[in-house]
Amino acid sequence: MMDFKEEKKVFSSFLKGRGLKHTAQREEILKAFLSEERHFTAEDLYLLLKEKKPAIGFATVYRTLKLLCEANLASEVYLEGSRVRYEHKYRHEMHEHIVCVNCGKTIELKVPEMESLTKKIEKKYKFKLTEHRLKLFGKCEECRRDKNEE
Amino acid sequence: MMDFKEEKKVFSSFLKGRGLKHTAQREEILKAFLSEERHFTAEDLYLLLKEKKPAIGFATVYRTLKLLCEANLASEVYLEGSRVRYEHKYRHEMHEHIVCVNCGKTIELKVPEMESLTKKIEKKYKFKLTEHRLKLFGKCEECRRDKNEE
DNA sequence: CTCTTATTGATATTGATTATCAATATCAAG
DNA sequence: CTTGATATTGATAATCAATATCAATAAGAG
Ligand SMILES: [Mn+2]
Ligand SMILES: [Mn+2]
Ligand SMILES: [Zn+2]
Ligand SMILES: [Zn+2]
Repeated sequence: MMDFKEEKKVFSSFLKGRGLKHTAQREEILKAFLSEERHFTAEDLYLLLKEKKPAIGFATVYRTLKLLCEANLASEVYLEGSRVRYEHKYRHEMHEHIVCVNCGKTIELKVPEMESLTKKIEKKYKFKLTEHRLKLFGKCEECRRDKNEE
Repeated sequence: MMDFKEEKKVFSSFLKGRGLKHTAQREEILKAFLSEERHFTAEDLYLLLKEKKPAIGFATVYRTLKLLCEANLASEVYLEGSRVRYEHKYRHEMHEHIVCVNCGKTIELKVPEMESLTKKIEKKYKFKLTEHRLKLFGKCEECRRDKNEE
């Protein structure tokens, strides 16, 4: 089990910088967040935390995930379904997602071409771009094999 | 004012093919949909239609927009905010969107490089891709000029 | 330790969309 | 043109995720 020293420090300074308090709940939520590698929802995290001794409120999970995003430790990600998911941001490289429309499997991928592409677009459309989201949909290898479809 | 003969025919055959009925409401909603060029929400369309004589129910607008999507006349688009928007699909080319994070302006853009890029990704990640969505965020020219920021 | 202020968590509320259902309209068949 | 089976409508209730409210509690500066 990792100790997440750096991330804890980032969060602490973030809280201090904003005049916010360091609480047991925030600590627990941060640890649970960092220990979970998937793209999970607030509810997923809430259910994980519920098993611990002092159950943490749902609202607090939502609130804290929002703080983690502001602290640049987490980012929201919109994949399947209608609920927001979260992923690690600190020390994680930019990436895109492919979602299998059949089994829901989501994989992360680097698309090095995106950088030059967004540069080109900036110039052509006179926008100063700050962010982009590329999401790809299709069928993964296994799902195609299983169904003998192509 | 255009007559949208082709689109009406597409919708008619779609309805017939599914054993659905041709109603005055569906006709009105189709016309309103086709006359509106922006990326609008179900509510936008509902408000437009409300001004007409027999006010059409909100639920019917939602239901019919869903049908228009299934008929390939419309497609859903997720831009600003939490509500789904709709755009024309029939006889409209594939395109991406840039959203100005300052003024909300949304522009459509062709990105010809996307095709070869997705082909490459297909091969590398062994997915059979069927769709992609690229959304870009930044500041438009006017907004940067106004604020003397860069 | 004390006091101000932030935080928590139960719960109510919101906002968007979908489901329900009785009344009504459509349309194929006669 | 009727008829009758079936689809549609629209008012409204329900759902779902997320946020706001608020009284009780905890943090932490001084
Ligand atoms: Mn990811
Ligand atoms: Mn568009
Ligand atoms: Zn799959
Ligand atoms: Zn702008």
